[in-house]
Amino acid sequence: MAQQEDVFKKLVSHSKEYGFVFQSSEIYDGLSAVYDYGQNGVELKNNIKKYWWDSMVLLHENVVGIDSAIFMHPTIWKASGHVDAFNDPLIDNKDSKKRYRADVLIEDQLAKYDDKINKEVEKAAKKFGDDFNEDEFRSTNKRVLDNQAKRVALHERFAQALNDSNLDELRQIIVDEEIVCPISGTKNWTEVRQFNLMFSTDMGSTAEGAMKVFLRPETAQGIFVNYLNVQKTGRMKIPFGIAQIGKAFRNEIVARQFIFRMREFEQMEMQFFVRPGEELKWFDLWKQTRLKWHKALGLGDQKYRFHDHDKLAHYANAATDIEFQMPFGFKEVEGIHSRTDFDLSSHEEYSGKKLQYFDPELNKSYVPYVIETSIGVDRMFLSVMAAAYTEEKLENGETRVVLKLPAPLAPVKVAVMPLTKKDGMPEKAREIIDDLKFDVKCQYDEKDSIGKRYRRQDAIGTPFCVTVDHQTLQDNTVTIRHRDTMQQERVAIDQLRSIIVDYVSLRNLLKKIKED
RNA sequence: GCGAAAGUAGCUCAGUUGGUAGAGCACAACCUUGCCAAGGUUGGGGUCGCGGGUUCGAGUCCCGUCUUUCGCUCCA
Repeated sequence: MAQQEDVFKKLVSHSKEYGFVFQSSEIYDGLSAVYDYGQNGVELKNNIKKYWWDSMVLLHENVVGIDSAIFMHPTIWKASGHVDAFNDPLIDNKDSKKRYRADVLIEDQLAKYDDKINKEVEKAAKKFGDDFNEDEFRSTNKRVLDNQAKRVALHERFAQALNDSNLDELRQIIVDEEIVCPISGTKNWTEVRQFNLMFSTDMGSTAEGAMKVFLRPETAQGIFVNYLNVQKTGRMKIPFGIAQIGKAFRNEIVARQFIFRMREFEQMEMQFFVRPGEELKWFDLWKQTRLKWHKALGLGDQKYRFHDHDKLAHYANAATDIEFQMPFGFKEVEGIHSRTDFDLSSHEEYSGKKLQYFDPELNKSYVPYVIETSIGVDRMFLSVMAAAYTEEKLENGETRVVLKLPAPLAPVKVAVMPLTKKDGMPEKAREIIDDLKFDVKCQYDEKDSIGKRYRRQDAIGTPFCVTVDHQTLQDNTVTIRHRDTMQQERVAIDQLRSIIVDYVSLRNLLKKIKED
């Protein structure tokens, strides 16, 4: 474990040192949980996005893309449930330093009353055997009635406090019910505080005319509110999907672990609209499809697992995560949710607009059910980097650091370098780049020894190094060196383009998804 | 947000009981060399995270603040 954390630290500094990820606003001491992508990071990130986008909209005739705005009508977030769900009343126990959701503590207390009642009933059932009349017992036993009355009173008080968003009252309930911290066993509580996870800003340039708008906490709602536009203008037939890549914002209480949890992050989401009743079939299908997408990268099949949710979000009737083995354990990279018709129905209600689909085969209208696949670009980036980062012991006893990135994702595809800086070798190398640069990202390097230059390319994961030497000037051949094996072969310059382009093409990954 | 630890050059770090900042690597130029992090010469780069206090004098002591790491909650 200590060793794994060590790897994580190295990964973070490697990311900075080689221009993948910088902390935001670093020269002003940084901004917490916000990061910038550097010259190599942005290439890798773009390649990941392209891989996802193509796998969705190229491989599926019935999936199309959109790009919706970050600003949306504020009522959308009421309809989606984010205004309620993203406002957690939190309370800390001063002794154990543990933080709890105040509403969850009270719900647990309600459950305790139920337990007490059930225990009484069980006890009595054992005692009286066949003569036991449960209904009668429940309506006459003093202890049961007592607890029942307390439970009902608490429930009412709790509901009222939630309805009024009365934080003081929530705390008072916890005090009155003598709820203790499960860890410390004490009643030493702080105030209840509200944490709003949505960022807001004002739209409209005058103070009095301004409307409070939120920066979207997920991209999904932009798809839901446009689903009918796309369906009608694209003549889409159910089942069909809408894909989107975009930024989302969450004011996390605790945002940490490098780019794993950021306040500004990017999502790749696809909402797939299906007939009611068929959602679980599609849920399973997308689960498998998405896992294939991950595995096609070849980062190691054993590094993935599903984590099915027991506790479902307010909108879901089935949910699973694809988890990836990060240096700090298995962590969620992608979520696949069966969102039912929650979102569309809710938008019907709040907007007053019909969001139904007329199904010609069934000859009826309905609100479609939705399967969502939602993946964090930054988390994906981190998993690729974590899996690719390798420290290798070489035969001569030295260590080389190499990023074994899947070639189609690598920021730079080929480095072209003259063996020496003279005899026309630099010019020849430039010529080669001038031909390749229309197809792939190239880098030229003539500084330092050739070995050092190879290592520099290893460190950013460049799959190929092409070296121009004396023989090149004679017969127009070059050596091409492979990153992972360090093997070199001599090839004709006019073959370079097809060798490299074939190897680094996204097509290789996309083909794998469609195999078997 | 709360608690704990940390912050000195791009990176890794040294800096004595307080006396005005160093090394290695990296970077730039030149010379030598030429297939897996070679050698030499020269050079650039730090108001020691930031702000305040104590002191004749603070990288060093005290307070505040920002950032990072770890734990608690939530999640892509």
